[in-house]
Amino acid sequence: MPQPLTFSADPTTLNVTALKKSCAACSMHQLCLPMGLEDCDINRLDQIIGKRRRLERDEPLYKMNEPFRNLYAVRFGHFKTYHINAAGEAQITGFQMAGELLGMDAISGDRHYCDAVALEDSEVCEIPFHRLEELFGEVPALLRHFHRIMSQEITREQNVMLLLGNMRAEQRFAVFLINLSARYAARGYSPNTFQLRMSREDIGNYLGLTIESVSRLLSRFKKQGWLAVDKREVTLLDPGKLKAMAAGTEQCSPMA
Amino acid sequence: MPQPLTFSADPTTLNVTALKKSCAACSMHQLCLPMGLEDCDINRLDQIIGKRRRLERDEPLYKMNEPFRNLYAVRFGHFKTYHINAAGEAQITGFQMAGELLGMDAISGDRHYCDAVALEDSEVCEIPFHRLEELFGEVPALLRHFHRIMSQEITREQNVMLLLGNMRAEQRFAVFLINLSARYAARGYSPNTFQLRMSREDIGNYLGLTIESVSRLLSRFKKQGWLAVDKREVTLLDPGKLKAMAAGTEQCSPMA
DNA sequence: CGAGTCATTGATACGCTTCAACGGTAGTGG
DNA sequence: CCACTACCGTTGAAGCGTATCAATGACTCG
Repeated sequence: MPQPLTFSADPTTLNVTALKKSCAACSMHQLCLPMGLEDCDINRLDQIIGKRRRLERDEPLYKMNEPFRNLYAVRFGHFKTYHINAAGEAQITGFQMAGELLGMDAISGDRHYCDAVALEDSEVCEIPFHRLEELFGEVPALLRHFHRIMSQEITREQNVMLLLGNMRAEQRFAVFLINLSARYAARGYSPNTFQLRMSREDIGNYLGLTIESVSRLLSRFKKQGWLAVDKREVTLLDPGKLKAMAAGTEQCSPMA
Repeated sequence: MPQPLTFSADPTTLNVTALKKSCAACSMHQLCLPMGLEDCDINRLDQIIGKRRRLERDEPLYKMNEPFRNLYAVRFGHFKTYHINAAGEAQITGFQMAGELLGMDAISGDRHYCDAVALEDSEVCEIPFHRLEELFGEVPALLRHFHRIMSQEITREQNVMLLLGNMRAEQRFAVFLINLSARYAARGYSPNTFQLRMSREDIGNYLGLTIESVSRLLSRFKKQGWLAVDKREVTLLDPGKLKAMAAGTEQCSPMA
């Protein structure tokens, strides 16, 4: 874990402070928790943010039923969150990328409610929740934004319910691609070419499909000329058609 | 709409105050927003709670895209929330009963994100959100509980994702029944006999099934002797089997 | 190079939907 | 009180979409 320690002040607080850096300097601060805060409030947030934590591919960030202490903001990399049911099958509930917050489902039960795993080498900021709660009383703008983030998580999940509840496979997959595209665009990356950080199996699991179905859908969209695939790199060649399919206004011949 | 106005004080504030009563006196206060608050804090909450509002069956509480002003706590009755997609099809995202909070998905966008409709004659408390936010700074216990409620909504939706993503029809329906049963039990009602407040169509929509499938499942469970149905009244005759099926450890012969 | 993982493609099976007909119940008006 | 109607729910038959099973190919890593 090569952490560049530029200076070390008080050795007793080294663990907590050495790896800490400023939210203001973070490239994600426009999307993340400090969004819209005044500089002085960002500084106050900085003071409670815990250490940064690096994770390798497949390394768990937290596991279900672990006591809840921190929220985590993704600095770079990607994560997946999933539940394991009684039968040992997993259901992926989300994929998280830079600037997004993990762990909010743990607040209600004081324990993590799902597993979170890094999909590639990644880094997160630890946000001690009890300190964040203290800060809420002093920085109303932070509290308001936190509520928005939680609410956004609720609407995101409602969209997934929509997807799983009444979309057919091709529409689900189009929604998935368009959603990724929009999120990369919001982060300044190309909306039309990106790497899938997750396996086909993960995609299928998330979308309520099998890996074979995902593979067939990719082939079908390829044949339609809507996208190109090279391993995990996807290029959207006709985003309009994909958006139309995501919206449900376009259909695709079962086997063209 | 017969609103029982027992007394009228200041005509200018009649709308807001006439129907207001105390949270402490509400039978739902152990489940609802004031849960766990000290008496003095409940009083402060009382002071910001808006008027109570009665709704008839099928009357909308709010519609998608309406500006967001209030959260709503169900006092009695039942509601459903649903999205309408581009093709005009609905997807029900939840059924709410007494003590549950509606509208949290509207916080992030300042507009309601779905429609909410009464399933029967019902009553809600209006909770002006901006006043609630003001109170958060003064009553930390209230804020903490609010976060738990939002987090609980997130976990609830994750459970629905699980249900829609990798359960078969019979398991979905068992989960649905057991969930209703538990919620009625928590409210002091019989866990084994209750009225379905929603139509078969609503159930099917929520579970990602057709009305015919729901009807067939009811018949199947009836034949197995696991429950009895009379119109919308359901009696769970073998809750153990249903729980096992909900957990995925029990299967049911396709046509027994 | 071999083992293992991940992805693709084809053939078949099955669960649920769709389509259709019918029955029951509630509401309405004569 | 009984038609009449509309809506909701049930049941059966057929079709479709996706899962399952199976084989093969492509790439990665030791």
